[in-house]
Amino acid sequence: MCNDGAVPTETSRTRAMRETRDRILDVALDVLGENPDAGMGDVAAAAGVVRRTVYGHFPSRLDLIRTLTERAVAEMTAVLTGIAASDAAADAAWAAFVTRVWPVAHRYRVLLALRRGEYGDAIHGLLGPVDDLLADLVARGQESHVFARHLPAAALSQTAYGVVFALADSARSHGTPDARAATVTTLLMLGVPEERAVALAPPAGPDL
Amino acid sequence: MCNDGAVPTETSRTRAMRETRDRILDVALDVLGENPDAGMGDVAAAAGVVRRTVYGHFPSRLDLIRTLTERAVAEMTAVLTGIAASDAAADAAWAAFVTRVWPVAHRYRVLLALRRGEYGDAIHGLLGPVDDLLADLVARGQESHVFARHLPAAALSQTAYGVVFALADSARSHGTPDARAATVTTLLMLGVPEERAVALAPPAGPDL
DNA sequence: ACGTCGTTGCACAGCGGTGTGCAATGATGG
DNA sequence: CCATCATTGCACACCGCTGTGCAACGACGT
Repeated sequence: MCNDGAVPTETSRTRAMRETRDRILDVALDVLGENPDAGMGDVAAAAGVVRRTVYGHFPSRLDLIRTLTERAVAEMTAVLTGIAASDAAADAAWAAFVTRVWPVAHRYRVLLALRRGEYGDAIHGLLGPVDDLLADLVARGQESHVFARHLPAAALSQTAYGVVFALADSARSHGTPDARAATVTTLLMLGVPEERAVALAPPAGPDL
Repeated sequence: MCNDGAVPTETSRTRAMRETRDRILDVALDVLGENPDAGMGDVAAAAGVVRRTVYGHFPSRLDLIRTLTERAVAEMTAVLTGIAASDAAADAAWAAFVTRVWPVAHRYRVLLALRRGEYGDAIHGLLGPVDDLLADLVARGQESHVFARHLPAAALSQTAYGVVFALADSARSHGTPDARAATVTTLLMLGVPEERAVALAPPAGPDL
């Protein structure tokens, strides 16, 4: 009993357990990313543990997905709040957002598939705040006449958001698109003129 | 025995059978559109028929999906070949395509969800020709400097295609976007300047 | 009137995934 | 050295869906 602070005792046992838990989560992103219908057994096998162990950390499949989603929401909001706080123009802010979210979007692309079907409601609720932040950013751009108004901010932000994930996904299969292409494409559909879109996009962009 | 021509005898029995078959197909589009994981039982119930009857028309679930896909491919190619044949500019052709495909896309939006997961390969093969036609149209536009080149034609066409479906889907839930909005949005992301995109889009567009 | 045939309602077996229970194992901490 | 505990490797029941078999029923065609 030597735990004075709030640190919950990092013994070697606790650490090993946390590592297993994290490995399960990491590997679950990959496995479910390739096949959203993969079962707990597939995740366990990919993580090098037995199915029973996974249930030891996550009582139900929904718990696993929820934890994954919470992780994603945390990373997304971290990126978004940092950018929304800046007083840059909306198009520049969007470009920065896509660039910084590109690697993250690739990892969490599964959430877009998981959003429909079986866990839709649970995930949708957790992803709500992120959606709102995006809609606000786009709405700001529309009000300052930087973005076009051919669609309401909510629909436009969701569509552009979806395109980023779709491109990240196709990058995994065919390897062509990179962060720069995703930035240009989404800026274009937001109504930014091509010249400025190209100027705002990151120079070369590592494709993963 | 009074069947002289190639018409396969349209007795009242044959017609009734064809009607149930068509009703199953129609209703399957709706049911699977709302939940791609719906089972044969759900489809049967929605069609006012017993599960066993569905298996009478479609020996397996895959047969149902395949028939649905073949239907979709037929309608899509009908629209596409008619447009690709015209000598209009690529952006005008794309605008015409989106306008005419908009109602169809709404009905067959499920195919985009079904494409990943479980039946992906089977559907992907059938949808291949449509993909090629779209890629050709976009490539033509890129060569004539009507569309931007921020993405290869294959990726760009697929993304724009996906956006049409995504907008048709969100139209079902929120009711806001219409064919005009979809046309403008996709033209923008193809690199068409906003002014021309708006000019090419259909005037008012029925939102369903 | 009688046979055909689509439909029905039930039965069944099979499969795969979920979630749980429990004894055994082995490493860690006291 | 001993107790704890995460992990393991089975076991099991439960569920839902698929696909099939078969005996009715009933409408339609001849």
